[in-house]
Amino acid sequence: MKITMKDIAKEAGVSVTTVSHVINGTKRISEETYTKIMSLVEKYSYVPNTMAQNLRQQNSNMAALVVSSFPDSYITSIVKAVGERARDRGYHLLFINTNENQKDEQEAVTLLTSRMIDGLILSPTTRDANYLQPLIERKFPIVLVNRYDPKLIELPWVTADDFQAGYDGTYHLIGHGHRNIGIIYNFPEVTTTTDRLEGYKEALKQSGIPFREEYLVQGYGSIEGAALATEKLLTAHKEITAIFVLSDRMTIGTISALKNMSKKWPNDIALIGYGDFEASTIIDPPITNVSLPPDTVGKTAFDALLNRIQNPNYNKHIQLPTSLVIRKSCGCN
Amino acid sequence: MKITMKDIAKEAGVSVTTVSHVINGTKRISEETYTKIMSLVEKYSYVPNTMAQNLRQQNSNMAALVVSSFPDSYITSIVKAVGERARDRGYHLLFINTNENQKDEQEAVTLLTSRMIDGLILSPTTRDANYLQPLIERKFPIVLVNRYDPKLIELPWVTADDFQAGYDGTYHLIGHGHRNIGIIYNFPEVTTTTDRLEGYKEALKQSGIPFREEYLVQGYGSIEGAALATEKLLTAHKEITAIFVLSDRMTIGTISALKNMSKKWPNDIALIGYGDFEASTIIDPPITNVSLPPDTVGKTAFDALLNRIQNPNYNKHIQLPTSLVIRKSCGCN
DNA sequence: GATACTAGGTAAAGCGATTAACCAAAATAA
DNA sequence: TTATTTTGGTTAATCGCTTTACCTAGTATC
Repeated sequence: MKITMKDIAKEAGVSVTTVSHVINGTKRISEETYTKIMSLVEKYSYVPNTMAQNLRQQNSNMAALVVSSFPDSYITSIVKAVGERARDRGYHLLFINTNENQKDEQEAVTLLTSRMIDGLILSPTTRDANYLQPLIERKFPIVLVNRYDPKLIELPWVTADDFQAGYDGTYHLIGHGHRNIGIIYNFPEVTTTTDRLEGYKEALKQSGIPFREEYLVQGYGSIEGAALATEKLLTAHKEITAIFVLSDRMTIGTISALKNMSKKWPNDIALIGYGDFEASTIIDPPITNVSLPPDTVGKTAFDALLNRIQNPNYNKHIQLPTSLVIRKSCGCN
Repeated sequence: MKITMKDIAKEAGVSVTTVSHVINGTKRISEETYTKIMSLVEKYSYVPNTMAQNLRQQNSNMAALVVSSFPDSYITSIVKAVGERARDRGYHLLFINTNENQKDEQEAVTLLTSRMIDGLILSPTTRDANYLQPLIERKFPIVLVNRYDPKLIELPWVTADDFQAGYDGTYHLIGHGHRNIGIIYNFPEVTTTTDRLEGYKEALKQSGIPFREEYLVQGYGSIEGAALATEKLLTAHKEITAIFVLSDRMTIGTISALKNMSKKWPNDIALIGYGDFEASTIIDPPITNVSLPPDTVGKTAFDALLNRIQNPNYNKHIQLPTSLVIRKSCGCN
């Protein structure tokens, strides 16, 4: 049925050691035995059992990426980038999506880190990342990406400079004369929200605009959630003239709500999104975004993981600068 | 450093057998030893080595999904759905993206199928799926999804009824009076292209419209590729009045090209896409799509895999019916 | 009081590889 | 000719767990 080294060895009339050496090229082998074994390998299309190899060798050349906000198009692009970089570095990348579900995340991480992989890139739900503590103590290589957790300062992370992102978007809107700027965020406890909000507040403060809690609405990261949030926000606060949507998927929902309410952007409501989703340019008028190439994030994260694998004390906290991609939705042009 | 059962056993003063029994609940154990061992497990946050378990037990409760056209939003949704269904069924789902690269795909499949996982769901590049032959002979559980390969008839698959999809989209356009209908496809050798094209041809034939090879342009599955293809198509063939884009990501490219060329849809060019991508509704005018809930595809595919795992001879070929989601881009309303 | 269970535990084999240590025969060196 | 390498291979330990078979002492049965 399933063919093992032993079978090959028996049929070839040699020891498994020899077979192993042939396959791995770890020893000088006579031409004769070499071809004999290789032809058997071919014949049975034998492939070594990865589990056994990993068990014995205590490493796997596999890394994993665990993410909860999938399929956000920004995350999706990060996934792709991490995968590519992993391949370039000779690693296999396993990806797991946990749907913003803390329990699933924990399960996935536990599974993977129980010696399946050499390292983990994690975009945590951060509702409670305490379960990571034992892994940290054990020095299991982990890098946080996109979202981080300030309590897990021992871990390296790669994120956008979300404070700056929030600041820049807000500042830009203020520059266009907006003083009542609504925010649609996905979840209150993730740094991609909190940091951007801090930036938002700072920009308001510097312009002497009072911060109003009521302008912040949760969109739950979904299109429908954002649509609902947008509607709620705009009906409750007619004075709002601009909306800053903190994640790309939700921007679709917000736009959809605006259309429903027959509000035009940028004239009725100026709009800035985050993350430069692919449809940004073909929406009419096209959407201005605060953006950071997800490609950069992904590649940087994987390299950070490699660093952490090689040096368990590596724990740089990388915050990549974002930029404002100006299109028409914010009122420019 | 890394703590094993042996360590726990030693410190508890019992055999590893006992530890195993405690952890797995496979035998009656005295209250006393039970708590002693559990407290040590807790103390060291011990987690069994998955590799060793899998090796010993000859199964892993893990399945994998290998896909090449990522991050197409349609595939992305399938990925999500498969993951959810896997979780519901007590499996862990590993996802690997191979970027339309045959070699990467083969590598990934080889890795995974060398006893890492219990089953595989594959959306193949189908440039050459011969490498699957040994796996098929070995009866390794594989299910094809989205794309299939007619040569691999022994394998079960779950796809859209792509012939019907091509037919329906085309038929609808013809119904609106279009006779010169351009097609943007991603890759010529995948069934999602070939079958849809067959449907397209059939619809033309039934309406007595001659098929013209020149109306078919390759968009390489990318936004840029589709934009280029669209431009080429429309400048070469001014008589074209409708375009059917065969995959969602490319629709963005086509729209972008239309905007560049200052062509309005549906008046200058009627438009039908495939797959109902999330921004369809907020584009103005909104996009008509031939669609099939990716959720259904994903869940069906995983269930098929489960069937195949339980019964190595299960090889149903499931083609799920698509439907036409009519919005304004095709000229309706 | 002999017999039969039961409770609680252990020893040891095995999953499928890798690898250090060893070895005999042939080849080379001195 | 004797000593030393080299060649091509083998033996056996090991990775960390599961599981079958076996054991002993205490309980129940009659």
